[in-house]
Amino acid sequence: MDNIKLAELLFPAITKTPADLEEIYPERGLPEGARVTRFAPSPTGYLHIGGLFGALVDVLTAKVSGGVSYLRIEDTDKKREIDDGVSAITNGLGAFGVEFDEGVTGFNAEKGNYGPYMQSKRVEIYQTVAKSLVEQGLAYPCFCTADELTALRETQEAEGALIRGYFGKWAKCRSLTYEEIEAKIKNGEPWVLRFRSDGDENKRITFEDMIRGKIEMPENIIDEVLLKSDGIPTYHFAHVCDDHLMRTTHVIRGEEWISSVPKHIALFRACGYKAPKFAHTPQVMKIDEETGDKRKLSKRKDPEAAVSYFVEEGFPKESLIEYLLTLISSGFEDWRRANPGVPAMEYPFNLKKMASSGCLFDLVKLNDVSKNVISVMNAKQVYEAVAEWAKAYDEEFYKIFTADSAFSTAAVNIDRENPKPRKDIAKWSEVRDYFSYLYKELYAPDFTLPENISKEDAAAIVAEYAKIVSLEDDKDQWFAKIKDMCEPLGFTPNVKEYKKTPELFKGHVGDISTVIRIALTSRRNTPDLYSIIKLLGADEVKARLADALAFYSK
RNA sequence: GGCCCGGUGGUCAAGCGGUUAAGACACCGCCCUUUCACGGCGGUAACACGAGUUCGAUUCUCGUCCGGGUCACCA
Repeated sequence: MDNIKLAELLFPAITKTPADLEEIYPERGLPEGARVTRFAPSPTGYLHIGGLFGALVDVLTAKVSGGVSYLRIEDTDKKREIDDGVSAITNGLGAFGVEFDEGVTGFNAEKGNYGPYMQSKRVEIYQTVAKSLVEQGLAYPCFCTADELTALRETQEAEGALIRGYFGKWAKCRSLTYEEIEAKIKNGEPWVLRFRSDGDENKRITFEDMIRGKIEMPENIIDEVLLKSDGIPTYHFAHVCDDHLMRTTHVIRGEEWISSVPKHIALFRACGYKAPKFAHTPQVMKIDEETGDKRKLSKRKDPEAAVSYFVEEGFPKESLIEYLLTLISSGFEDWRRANPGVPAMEYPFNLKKMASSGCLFDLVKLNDVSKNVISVMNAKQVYEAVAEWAKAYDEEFYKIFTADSAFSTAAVNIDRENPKPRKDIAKWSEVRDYFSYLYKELYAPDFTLPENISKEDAAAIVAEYAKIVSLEDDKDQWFAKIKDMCEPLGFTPNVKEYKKTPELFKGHVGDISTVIRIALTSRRNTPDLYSIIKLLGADEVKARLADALAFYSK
């Protein structure tokens, strides 16, 4: 068989050689130790949590080493691709502030010298390498149809073959003559290009995974498809060409790829490329509500797997990043405690400190992380973030909230900007309910009392308070007046005293405050009442007290 | 089924042959306190199982079990 002639028959349009590619994409000349990483999703849907997780690891790994991270789009499967897939990825990444040094930046946009970064635009590159492989006898065309392949699989299954796939005696197109191939091509039969594996099923191959350590597996013996019948490469072949030509030093990807590493190593060798280092990250899982089993997060079944879910719920972007970092690296929480306020992306990440077992995504923990993130924001930041979120996801609340920005900023500032800020809010969508009593459009009076307080006492408390309330008081005066109300009404201002001898009193100052709080806000629990009264203003305070009094007097 | 990865409290996890087996979230209790939150203190709760190796195994080896992944002209 004349391989040169065959290569020419298969790829008549290809004129470049692998050597040309080496020139076009030279080594990067980065300092020793600098790592080049890539995030390489396919545009098949929204960006999901596992994707963000991986992207973070890529960016951090490059950053810590003074290297380069880039975004490559693996759009080699036109069947699964969706229209705005690329935007979904870049927007999703952008929403959380994850930025790559080079690669695709948006729809039809990219930066960097190793592009194009969309695999669909690199077909000539793959075919150049493929042609060279054919010339060396390392690849051959295969004309087997889908039906034939299915039949082959079924036969292997029926025979209980331990190794299944297109190889050895099963690979009937391996031994086609030039004349046969030429005839089939002239006849218009579609073909794929297969790798001619020289693997030995009895040999084993080992490689060092950056996260898991040494992994040993049987050598690849499968004649894997390199180019599909439309001339577009499979993942495996594109991965090998791109990561070599883009000079990736560390391939970081999900653990579902571990089992194809032998295949990849064989391909790197066949192409004459040095294989990069591999790091296979654990997967993000969840508990399936129906079965109770732990399983990989799925795009289809788990709406919260979509990164957009967190945007819609109004989690600050820092919250998700911080939470993901606690999953990604066990040392992160300690580092965060020691370095409050430092941007998360400056965390000295280390691949070796990554756990290797799959982890469950924990919304409860995310909430806690987010509360901490929000608690250290100042009032202005919170106001702006809430406004921005509401504008997109709750137009009605947006109007209410932004009608008086000074008022809302003050509201949001209650018990904030101090050393022990409240931690009530985990996401912006909670703000509407959290502050509903402050806005007349949202306020729904409900004067229901706790069981230990009678309607009559409540009426007396509200009536008395209405007499003495003054917005001119400072906080101490204000509360002193409330304490003074206690004894005439049969309550005690001294909580300890009450606990010692509860039978002597109707209740304590806390009960008085509770009644006032309910009368004013229809809530049993609120942040600092004094601040709320100041915000409400004298007229509103009086009106609400009157309403409550009327209710209790009935 | 073959091959591969993984298995420390409910969750995320330190741990690298000798520890009272860290810490965080969640939960419970107490303190602080006008409510709630914050904060402080304390508590419940874990090395999947069985063999080895060893003076000694959570740590090393093997087996079992369980969970996950992969066996496409999908990535």
